[in-house]
Amino acid sequence: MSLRFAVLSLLDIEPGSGYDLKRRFERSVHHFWSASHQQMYRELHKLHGEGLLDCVEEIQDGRPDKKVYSLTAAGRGALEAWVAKPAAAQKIRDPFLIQVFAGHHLPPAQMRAELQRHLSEHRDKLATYEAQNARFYRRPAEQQQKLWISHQPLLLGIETEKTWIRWAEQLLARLDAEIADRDTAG
Amino acid sequence: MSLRFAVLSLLDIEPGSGYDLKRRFERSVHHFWSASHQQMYRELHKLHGEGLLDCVEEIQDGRPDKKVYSLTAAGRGALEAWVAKPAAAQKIRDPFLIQVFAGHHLPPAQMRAELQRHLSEHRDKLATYEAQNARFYRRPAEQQQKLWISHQPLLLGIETEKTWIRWAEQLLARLDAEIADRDTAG
DNA sequence: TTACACATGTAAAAGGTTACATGATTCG
DNA sequence: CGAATCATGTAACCTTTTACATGTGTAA
Repeated sequence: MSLRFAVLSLLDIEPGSGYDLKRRFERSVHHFWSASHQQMYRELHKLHGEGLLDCVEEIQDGRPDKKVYSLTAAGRGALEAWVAKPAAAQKIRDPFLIQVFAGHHLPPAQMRAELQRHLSEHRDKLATYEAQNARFYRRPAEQQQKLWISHQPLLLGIETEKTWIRWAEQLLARLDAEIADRDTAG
Repeated sequence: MSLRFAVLSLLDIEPGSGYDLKRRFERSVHHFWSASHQQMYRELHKLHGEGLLDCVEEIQDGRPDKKVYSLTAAGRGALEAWVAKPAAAQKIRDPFLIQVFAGHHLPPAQMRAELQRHLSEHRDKLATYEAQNARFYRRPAEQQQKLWISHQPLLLGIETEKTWIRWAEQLLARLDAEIADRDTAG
């Protein structure tokens, strides 16, 4: 149910094709929603079928033609109605944390390596989000004012990544102590 | 794929029925995984069918009988093999943040009410996690030492909730300023 | 006597992932 | 010459949610 409103929200800001949308998901809303291109295309067809989107075929040269979708009045209505309704809480499902939970089955050195890998991914993520944030603050003041609330999820994304990184760094230190202990004991 | 290993991890600590498992998910791993009872029963049947779980019917009086599942040697092997493999990164999908992202469609006062509702849910969650954390530190020292790594996801859960609450409080303050501005201007 | 906790399931629908399929252009 | 980007799609599969279904014991 939520995917369609993520799509409508993005097309409400600016019309685009399935391909555009997929990239915009990755670039701008990836910290709170993700979807594959197949999901986009399916959702766009459905929304178009229900009269919530208009579709204009745009001929490009040097590139494949694309279908540019934009909200109809009904689409805007549906989005506004949805925004006013209470949203469900996030459901967290993190495979890596299951792994940590069952971590006693793994030698500390191997656990450490896995953690290190995830840590560097999270650092990359944080850097991406901070670049996005910087881009926002380079926009004209009136745009910043107009879009301030849309910008809030990114701020949460940044803080969440920082929290993750702090947690992982502490865990890493503890694993190192564990490994050192083993070496001394063995 | 991950649900089955969450189930195996829990049954590895202590055998139990589908019903038990559902409650243990809610009580002990809810900060990184959730599943309904239907998912449990289906997964238990599958795991049993694949020879990864043993099943013993336990007759109870005053209560319906229950099927108690425990890991077989193959089950333990599968869990160990899985733990050693790299885990996929978490995919975040938070409906409320879509709502915030499209928040300009909503009057600030209404946005504020929604945020307040989510905020109090997150405060409850944090209280639950902190109670769980306190319970952990009341266990005997040897158990704390043995289970320390399984306890780490909870620490992340606590920090993540605190981060969320801080973010929401700042947003709340900003919305209040916005509402005050409107009142003064109107 | 009503509601909640215990206990286990089936079935259908919705949502999401993975693999396959095509074909042009651009960059190294 | 090979890889990446642009652009759209089908099909099969897996996972998750929601609704339905049943029945006992206990506490307010």
